[in-house]
Amino acid sequence: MTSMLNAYNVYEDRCPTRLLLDRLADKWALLILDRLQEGPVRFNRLRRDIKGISQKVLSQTLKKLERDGLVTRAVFATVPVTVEYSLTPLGQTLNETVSAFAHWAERNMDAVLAAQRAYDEAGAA
Amino acid sequence: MTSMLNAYNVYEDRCPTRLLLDRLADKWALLILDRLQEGPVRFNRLRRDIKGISQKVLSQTLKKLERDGLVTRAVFATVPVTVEYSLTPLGQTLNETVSAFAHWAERNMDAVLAAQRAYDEAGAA
DNA sequence: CGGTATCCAACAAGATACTG
DNA sequence: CAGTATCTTGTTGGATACCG
Repeated sequence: MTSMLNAYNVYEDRCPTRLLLDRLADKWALLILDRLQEGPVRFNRLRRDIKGISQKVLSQTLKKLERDGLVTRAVFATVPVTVEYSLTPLGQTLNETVSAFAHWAERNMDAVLAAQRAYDEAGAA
Repeated sequence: MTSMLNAYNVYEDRCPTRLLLDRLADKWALLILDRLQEGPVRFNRLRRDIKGISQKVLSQTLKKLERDGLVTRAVFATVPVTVEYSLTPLGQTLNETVSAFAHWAERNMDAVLAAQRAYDEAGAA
């Protein structure tokens, strides 16, 4: 047999995977997921490490990732309170993909910059 | 030796990789790159296959991907004109990552939906 | 420390109409 | 077929201020 009825398809407009893809295909979400691969991290540590992220966006993104079951939030009753974020097992299944994305950008930046220059020069001619 | 000076770092605010990550971490860009893995595709075919994408967004996204050196645009002087988009060798190096993303969403949608329900129920309590 | 609430400017994107 | 141009709305995200 070829396969069962395919329930989900990202190419379909109304498929719920579209919403999920939209949430994950986000610069901040990817950086958070990538950073959490090294283990549990506190809120303000994430804020410092992911340079340029605002408190609001960090908070919002973490909440969405938590709702999607990718991230766990653990509260410790210290004074002042300590909050640690970690990847769930589900979240960890994205590790390789997330890393690949970030590393790709770093490794191929020069090639992309060269392509941009070539494109812009051709357009200017 | 451990490594050379790391020129690029996505965790840095001003790093050019941030701009690149922002462009690639996009639902439409990912779907386009994924669709192009099967070979050259014409404009309106992409438009039909990636359901819900507007002509404007498709055009804009393709132009950015072309400028970044990930996609090539080939024009054939038929009547009316035919335009084919393909992945460049650079663009093809992203194939696995892009596929992983889309497939992840499709494979784990049920788990995510379950997590969302659990989260929402807990919040309602 | 770890957030929330509010305001606001900027940008993205959908709809629509038109063109070589 | 393969776009561009324009308009208008909706959403994002930065800045700021405040709270348990």
